Amino acid sequence: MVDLNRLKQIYKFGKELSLKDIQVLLKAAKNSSFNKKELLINEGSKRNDVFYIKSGLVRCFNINDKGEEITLKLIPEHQVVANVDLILFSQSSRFFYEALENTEVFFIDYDVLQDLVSRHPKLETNRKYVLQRLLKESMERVESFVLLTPEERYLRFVKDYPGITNRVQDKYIANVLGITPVSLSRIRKRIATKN
Amino acid sequence: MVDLNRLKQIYKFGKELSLKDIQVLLKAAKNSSFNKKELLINEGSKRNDVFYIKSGLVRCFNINDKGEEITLKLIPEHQVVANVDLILFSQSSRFFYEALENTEVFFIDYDVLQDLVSRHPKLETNRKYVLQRLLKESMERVESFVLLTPEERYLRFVKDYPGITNRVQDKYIANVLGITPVSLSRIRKRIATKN
DNA sequence: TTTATAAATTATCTTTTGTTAACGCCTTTA
DNA sequence: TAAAGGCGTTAACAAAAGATAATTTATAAA
Repeated sequence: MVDLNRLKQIYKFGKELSLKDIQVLLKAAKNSSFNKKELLINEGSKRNDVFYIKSGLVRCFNINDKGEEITLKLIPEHQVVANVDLILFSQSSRFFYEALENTEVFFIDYDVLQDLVSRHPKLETNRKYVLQRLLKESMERVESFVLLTPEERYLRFVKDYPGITNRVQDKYIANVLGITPVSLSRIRKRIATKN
Repeated sequence: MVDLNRLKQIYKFGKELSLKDIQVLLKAAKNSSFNKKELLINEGSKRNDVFYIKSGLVRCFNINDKGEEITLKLIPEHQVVANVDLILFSQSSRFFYEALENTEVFFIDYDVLQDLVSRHPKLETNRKYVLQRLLKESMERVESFVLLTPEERYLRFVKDYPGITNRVQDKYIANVLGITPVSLSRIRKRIATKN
């Protein structure tokens, strides 16, 4: 039923979890996979599931006034995808969550997860861990906008997400950095000519 | 000892807290005040206290390579100031936290708070509330950098922080928006001439 | 493999921002 | 009260970024 490989896969979720706690989680979680270009969560969705990405890559985007897709976030394997608008703000999703690669996930309904956590206190530690990781990531991104130039921001991004440039289109990365694809292209050239 | 006024003051901390829970918090918390320009937390500090701002205003800043102060965040009354580097990342503070106005606070050691929370489950709800509010604020700031122009970002800022322009120097606001004070001045002029 | 489509680069031009410095205004300090 | 310092605005110039379109390169479809 629950083999060791799956346990190892989920293990990066939180380091303090015992095998028993992981089994409790896994028992309640469902497996699923999304093909490239498939949506995990649609705009306007009230889908309440929390996804753990076993493998693959998801992008979070919305569509602006001009009808352009703007990518806000790239979420690779071993991270969590959730409808934050619903879970944190009690509103339907303002964003699309799309698989950029074939993506394998565990998922579990947030209310079920809440209940699980309340009955298994050890899971609370893990919940805190996930929340804190989200907070850390978000705060560091704010810092990068305030303290760094776009060029420095790009260099930090490729350092923080090694190999991401080979997996994701530049235009998505440009969006995440808050600049245009054309500008990113120029920045890359500037960096290249420095060396 | 604990009068109603103080309870009302702290009440905005979390809406689900009962009077009893608040009293538990207040009993463990200490009162303090900081004069304008005084530091709540110094760079390099391992101070472990969580401050609740009863009244006043705090700015979080650091000093860049060129020796310039860069303001990352402004924190007004009814919000929480804490050494996030220590609490979330177990490192000494990379930032200064300075009172911009005479500032009244409650504060409580984070470890003591942790212990309190573990012994008073209702407080856990509040803890979650504070964390989620930090996360929401941080994520919305990221969004504003990705989706908005500096001008739009400024307009949203003054909307989200009503009256802030009368309390804080423009150069701090410029930093928070990720632009220079000169650029902010031009943006303000541009907005003014539109109307 | 060829064709069609999309993405990245490059070019051109416009707009905005950064940088530095000067000026006037206001507040603080001596 | 006078002097000093800081702040916001403005100006002038340089650098970077946005917008748009053309070109090349890469990818996907037929």
